[in-house]
Amino acid sequence: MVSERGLQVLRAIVQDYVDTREPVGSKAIVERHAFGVSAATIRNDMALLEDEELIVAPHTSSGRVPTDKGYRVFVDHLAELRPLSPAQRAAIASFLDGSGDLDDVLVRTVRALTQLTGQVAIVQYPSFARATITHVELVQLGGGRMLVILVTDTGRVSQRLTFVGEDFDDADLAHIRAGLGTLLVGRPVREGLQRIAERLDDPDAQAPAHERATDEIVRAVAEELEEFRQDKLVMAGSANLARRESDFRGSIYPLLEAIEEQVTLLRLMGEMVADEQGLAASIGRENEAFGLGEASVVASDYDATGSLARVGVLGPTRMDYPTNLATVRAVARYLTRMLEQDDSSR
Amino acid sequence: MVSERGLQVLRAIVQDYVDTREPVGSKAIVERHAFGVSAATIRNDMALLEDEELIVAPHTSSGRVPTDKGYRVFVDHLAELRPLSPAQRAAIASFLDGSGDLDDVLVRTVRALTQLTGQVAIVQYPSFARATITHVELVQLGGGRMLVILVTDTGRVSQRLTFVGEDFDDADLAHIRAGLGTLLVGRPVREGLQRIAERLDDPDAQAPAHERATDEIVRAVAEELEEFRQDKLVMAGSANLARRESDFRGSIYPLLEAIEEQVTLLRLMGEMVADEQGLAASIGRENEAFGLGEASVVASDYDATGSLARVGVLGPTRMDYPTNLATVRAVARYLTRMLEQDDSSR
DNA sequence: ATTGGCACTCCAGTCATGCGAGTGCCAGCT
DNA sequence: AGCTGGCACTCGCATGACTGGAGTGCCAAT
Repeated sequence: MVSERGLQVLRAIVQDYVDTREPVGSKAIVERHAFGVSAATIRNDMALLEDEELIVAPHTSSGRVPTDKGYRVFVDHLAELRPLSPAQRAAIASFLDGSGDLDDVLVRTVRALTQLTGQVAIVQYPSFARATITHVELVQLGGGRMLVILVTDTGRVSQRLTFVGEDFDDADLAHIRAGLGTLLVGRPVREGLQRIAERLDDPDAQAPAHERATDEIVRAVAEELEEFRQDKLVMAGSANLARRESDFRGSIYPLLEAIEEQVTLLRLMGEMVADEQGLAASIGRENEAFGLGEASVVASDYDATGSLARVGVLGPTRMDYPTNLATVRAVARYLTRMLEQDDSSR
Repeated sequence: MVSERGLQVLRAIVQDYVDTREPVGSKAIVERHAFGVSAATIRNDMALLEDEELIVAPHTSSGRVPTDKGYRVFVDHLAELRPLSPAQRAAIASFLDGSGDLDDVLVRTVRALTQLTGQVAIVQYPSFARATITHVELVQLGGGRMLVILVTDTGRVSQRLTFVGEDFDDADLAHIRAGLGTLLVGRPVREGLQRIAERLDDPDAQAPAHERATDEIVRAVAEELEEFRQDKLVMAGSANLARRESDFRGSIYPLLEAIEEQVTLLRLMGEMVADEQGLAASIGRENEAFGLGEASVVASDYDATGSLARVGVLGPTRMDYPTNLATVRAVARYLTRMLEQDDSSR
């Protein structure tokens, strides 16, 4: 069984190893931390920690390095979030204040996070599946081209250009628009998709006069809604992986690929389990299923007007968890406040 | 003076070095290429090539490696574009066929290019500065929110949400819309920006009733046009840099940073000088001013309905220029055809 | 339970050595 | 004049032996 002091030794090892990136020995610990016991005592504790597979010695006779399990215990039981300095808080504010629409806010958020942590920053779009459609707008561009515009209550605006093959007169257009409006406005995206599907399947619903053209419009709306349903990520700071390359045993290729693919990271972010504070960490081998066995993700929930999403950082397993957890939480809170405020002012 | 055969030796060295990534010696050349002379003769030629600084020996007694200048001569005078295989042509077609709007076409283009070349693929958006504005649309979302939509003849649609503080009745809205229409429709983006600026400076032009609100709309239009003026890039395949990392002497950090920044690559792509075929290459140290002294860019012009832009790949100086040049050219031609066809069908 | 001491292990750096690839140069040949 | 074979020479690189140092595990003593 690992004693209380043993856990403190684990903490010291994690801290020093993250700091120095060198395996840490018993002597170094008594020098850097005031344990009040001798190196031999620390060695006994370390032997126990090694039995529990919380630390490991790379070579028979070298200092110890935390295992992934060791990091997990550290994060869950030993890490005290390091509060941000006033300068750091000011930095978040100056990055985010004065931003415009949702896209802009999220881009600024990842920039701030990557700047503060020196890691890759990731933010999930708020899930639009639960968002409500507030506007459907059709704009004719002439030559049979039609612009379909959807707006949700979360402030997302999306437009799609489609070729319907004919130009409508104002009355017909108003009629189609009204039809789509009753079908969709006030409905959540998910329900809207369902209704659209029914509409496409039901032969009676077709207005025979413009059958092909309206079908084309409905299809464009469906595609657009489908895109809403898919979650999206915004990222920044992938170059930081190259700076920290030596922290990854293998190549950073799979990491860059995951960043480019997005879908892997989306699943990973989605599956992480948050604690009661909304914070979550996924460490090293826990990510092996995603091909990211040498990386860690630290994330925090944030609240976009009722729809929960996550913001976090991706970096090497050997990262500064206390700082990153605190920074991610601070940014998430600021982001939540921004989005609330944004919403009430408009 | 370098003889004709000397140049062929240079070509052999470039080819073999790109192939094997090992310095190539005189013996290897006579073995792999049918020069019909002995190794000693090749050695004499190599000594001349070294005098001209076209090749260099990493160590006193090792094979030779092309210098950046050597690559330049190779690309300008010695490289014969390697024609694409039917399978490769089919791959381009299957990537690009069935694509939708401009964004979609460009995304598919970079995917195809990165797939075919294994490098980072880059495509410039067609310059919208010369594009003509065909539609200005205003959509009220209620709560004082207004959606401003601009459409150009190149098929780009852009929308922006702005808070105007009040809701207009239909007549007022139509009036404002008509005013913007006469100001902008049929004008190139550049000219539109100018007219907007004049409009904002001219105190007489303000409709006093809705002064603040219309100003807000005009300002949103101006911001949107400004964004049009800025060129943009679409990229894919940045993970490939990690795969080819050993080809870069230093870190790939500056490269990833340039990819994230975009602005550096935009300038670089813009400043490259194309030959009469629309092909351009910028090699190694020629890119030093951009912080990319160990990378090369190969690009080809393509024609987006009259507005010229570029598509290309970024990779290590030691890249397969004949293949990449040919692939970039093929993709550029296909892209040009797609955009033409697209335009006429709509 | 903690400690000092001690033997042991293993990494990392240094040096000497040998091998092989490749060059430069020269004398001779066509 | 150009090409060739031959030969001495230079390095890079891999190998192996040796050493110093850091760190451990264990044990007897406190």
